[in-house]
Amino acid sequence: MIKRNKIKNLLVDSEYGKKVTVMGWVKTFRNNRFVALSDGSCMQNIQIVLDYENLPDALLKRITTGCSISVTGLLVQSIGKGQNVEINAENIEILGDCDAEKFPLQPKKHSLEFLRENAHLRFRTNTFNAVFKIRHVLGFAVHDFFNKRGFVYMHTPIVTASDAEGAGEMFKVTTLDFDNTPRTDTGEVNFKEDFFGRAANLTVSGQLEAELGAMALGEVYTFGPTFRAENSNTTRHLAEFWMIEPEVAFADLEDNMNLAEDLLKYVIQYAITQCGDEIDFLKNRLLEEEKNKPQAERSELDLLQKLQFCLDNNFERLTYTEAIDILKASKPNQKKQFKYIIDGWGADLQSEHERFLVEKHFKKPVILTDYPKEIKSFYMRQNEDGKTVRAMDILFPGIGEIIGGSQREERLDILINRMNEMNIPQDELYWYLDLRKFGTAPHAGFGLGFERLVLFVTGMTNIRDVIPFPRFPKNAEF
RNA sequence: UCCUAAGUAGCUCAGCUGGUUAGAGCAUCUGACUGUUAAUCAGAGGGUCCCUGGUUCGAGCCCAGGCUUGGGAGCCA
Repeated sequence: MIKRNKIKNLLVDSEYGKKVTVMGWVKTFRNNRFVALSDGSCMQNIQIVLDYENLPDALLKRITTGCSISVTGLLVQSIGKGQNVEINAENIEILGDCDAEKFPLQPKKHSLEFLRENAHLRFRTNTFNAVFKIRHVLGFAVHDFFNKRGFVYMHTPIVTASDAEGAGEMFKVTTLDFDNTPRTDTGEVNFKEDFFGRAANLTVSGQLEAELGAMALGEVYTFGPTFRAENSNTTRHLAEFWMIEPEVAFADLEDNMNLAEDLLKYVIQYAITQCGDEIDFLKNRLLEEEKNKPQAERSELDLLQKLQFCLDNNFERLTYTEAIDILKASKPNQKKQFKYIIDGWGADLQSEHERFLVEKHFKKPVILTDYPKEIKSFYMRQNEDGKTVRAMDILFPGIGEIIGGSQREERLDILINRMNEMNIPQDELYWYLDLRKFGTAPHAGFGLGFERLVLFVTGMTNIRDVIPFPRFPKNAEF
């Protein structure tokens, strides 16, 4: 194929008069003369100018919104307003026709719901071009951050046999014939005859395996798909999502918080630097959308200001107990405006409480630590008070919990006690306990929901719009 | 899973108290125009009113059940 010029480069090229070739998809075709062409290399289109009087009608008719073309012509300074350069076409080839009557996308604004139903085509829109470019850059920044710090990227298994992590409902993995399932003498499904010789699931977390890596390599992280079979229907849950889970040996909760805050700030800064156009586009999109809202509901900061604010301020760090005191004394609690009134210590915080702390009280990201052990996982390190564990949740405005983590319990006897109390079977996790028998050490880690990060940075509001092909209850299309 | 709102043309939506042949803008098609920026002007075509029952002389509209979607909650990252 002929070498093509990328539109991104041509738009800033001032070598007028040179012959160039571009290939892309037609966004609009105006006036029988002007084609707005996109090749995905940037958000902007390049304008192609056709000498329509000397082109066959049959060819012009085939230039429709969505079709793909190859154009060779001269790069020139534009006569019209709105763009600096354009291409005077000398030769046009239709690479792929696009029936205008059937193509769902029109040169107009579409609802996100409609585009979600057409997820195979939504990449063609400006909004999703921006979202998925930012997603890419954030993913790259995560690797860059950890690599610079000497972390080892560890691939933890996607298929796991341990059902003991308690992180949520799991998807079963099996090759058994549903119409003829092998049974044991007592009538239960006999997984001994299944592919792995035991019941297997898709992973809900790579943490336990990452701990194994950290206790030898020192600092590791995972970045992979994670599956939760919960019937959750919200704007911040997916059945299949990507999670980043660093695990660090010889680290306590303080180190863990520092690492998490550094990571978030690094990748947000990276996105601002690398995706200025994309963030700018999404910022304006949000401003446009907010014009329809009453003044009181509009954001105080635009998208870029919000991200910058996050970089410029330290995250507010406080304990669960301190948060409860603030909430107890808060106006919405006193006036009974909360759906769940805070009247004592020990209850889990509801979304409305987290939102109050982040969006009303502190007005910045918050790290809550030292939760009651009853509402947290078995592997979190117990404090001396016997009541709380060294957990941390990082709460972001509009997102809620973006990171959940803890210092891990490295003391074998205390860990076993806790597992007994919570009915966690020890035999299945013998390998996890072995870590505490053979050279145990303090260590800590956390899980960062990648899509929630992308939500925050793009300013999108539904998590289904920041992953190319969302998986959620009743939907596995594409 | 719970609460709540919605489902009408390709898209976004209107449709009165239940009453003739279900409308608009955009898109599409045809023609005109041709340096446009979501081009403009004129005309045309386009409907399983989400599905299944029910009430009624008559249902897009009322009732019951179901499906799907949006928003909120729970669960969580």
